[in-house]
Amino acid sequence: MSKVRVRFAPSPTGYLHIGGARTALFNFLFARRHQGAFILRIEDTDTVRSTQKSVEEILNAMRWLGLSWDEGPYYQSERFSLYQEKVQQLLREGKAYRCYCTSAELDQKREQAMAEGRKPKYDGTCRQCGEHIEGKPFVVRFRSPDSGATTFNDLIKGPISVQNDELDDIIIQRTDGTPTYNFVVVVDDVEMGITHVIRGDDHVNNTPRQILMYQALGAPLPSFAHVPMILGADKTRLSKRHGATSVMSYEEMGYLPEALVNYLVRLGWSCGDQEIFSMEELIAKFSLENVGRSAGVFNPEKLLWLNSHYIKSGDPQRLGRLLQRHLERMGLSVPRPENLPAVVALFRERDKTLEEMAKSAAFLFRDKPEMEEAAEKKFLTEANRGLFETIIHYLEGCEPFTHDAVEQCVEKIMAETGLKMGKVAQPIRVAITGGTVSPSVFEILPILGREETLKRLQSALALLK
RNA sequence: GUCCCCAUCGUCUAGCCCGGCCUAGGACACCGGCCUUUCACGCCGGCGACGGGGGUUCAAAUCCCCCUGGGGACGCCA
Repeated sequence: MSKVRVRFAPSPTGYLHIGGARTALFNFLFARRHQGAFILRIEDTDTVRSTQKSVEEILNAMRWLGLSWDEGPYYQSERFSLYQEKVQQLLREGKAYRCYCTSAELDQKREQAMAEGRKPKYDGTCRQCGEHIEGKPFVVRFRSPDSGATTFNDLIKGPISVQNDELDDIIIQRTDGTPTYNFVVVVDDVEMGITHVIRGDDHVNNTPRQILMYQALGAPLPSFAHVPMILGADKTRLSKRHGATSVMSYEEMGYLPEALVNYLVRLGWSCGDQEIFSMEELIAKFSLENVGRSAGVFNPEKLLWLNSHYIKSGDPQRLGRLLQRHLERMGLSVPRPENLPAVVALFRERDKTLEEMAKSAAFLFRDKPEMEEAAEKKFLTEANRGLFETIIHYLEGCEPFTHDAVEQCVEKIMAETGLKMGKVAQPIRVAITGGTVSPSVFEILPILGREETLKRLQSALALLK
């Protein structure tokens, strides 16, 4: 059996989005699963809309997700001579022809056909006129058969068949001499020895005409696998209207790449009842047979759940480094990064994203807590003055300043004041964090240190009303 | 409009290919309880689906047909 070769072929007209990422992921997993090659090809034949910046962004997102490629990136814009050669070949063999219709004429015909309820397909005006009109601009069209049917067996959807008379004589070379997508994709897939074309559902309709071109080129057919679309909550194609669609925006929002990968792979693929997969497991278990046939709705809640799972179970050292980035993006400095794993340990059970964690932990990195008005009003009251003085008194003598020692201290305060835990802990929490929500005070006080703790309690004393 | 594809809880899905084990399983979300120094986590329980109609069969979520619904494609974009 020949070696599996698959490719991901994004067009660099924007960032890598969720749908593209899943297609890339499926290709990657399929390649790894079969010890094949994963090839990256940049489809930039549209020289007007393609940008190098988009290429960089896409590569970055791929790296972030851990989708490493074995070959490329190849740029189609650097292969124009190859395509032109192939166009000439088809022209010579009569499998393609020059078309002198202008785009204005075509637009008009298309519109009219639609209005009359006909399929808006090219009417074949230039099909027969074989002569070369000197000086007049032309496009090159692929001559597709007007009878018979083209059938292929999609690895995901099963047999798909289209009548050839449904197929247009599509343009394969523009007036300016540049080739178009449906042609270059075939030339390159042939040239690069692609064995399996795994791509989005939206290409199903292109497949029959591409098959015709494989045949015209005398090339063997690859297998095709069309993965279903990803929809938004309203069941229309996922777009910005449904929220963030850029892969890297999830990084910014504090998501872990393994969470996105895990989410994306389960959107459309399954392995019994299993929900959590490491990349290694995915490589071992992924198969196209278990990819579903119907479109799926992107569910941010489930992604969030997976993210919280990976935050809870991830390596604190690594999470600490990532947390640092988010803290710094908030404008906070981290003087002692070596404490970050301990900070992660404090918050990993309660925060679902690194962004949330950075916000929750921010009080540790500020000079003084940002007071929430409601919390201040409720707990920093004149009536609590005595309590705060007692707290300060005991904490000053708390030695060492550890979880257990602080806990013992608080117990003494409870005994002396006759207050319950909640009545003692909440005022401390507000004074220290500025809010009513945080990890255990026994945990946060030692992290903050005695000096800073007392400083904040003293400041609170000054705020009592 | 034409063509292609799809159809199990609100959502992702298992089961469907090789009909009976399905009074349809899991997960997210939601609701209730427990735990508790706040908020979470966690644990326990609950709600909740085979789109409709015809067949085939002793038996259909599973096979066939129609309808309906949804998505996609119809570019000198990819």
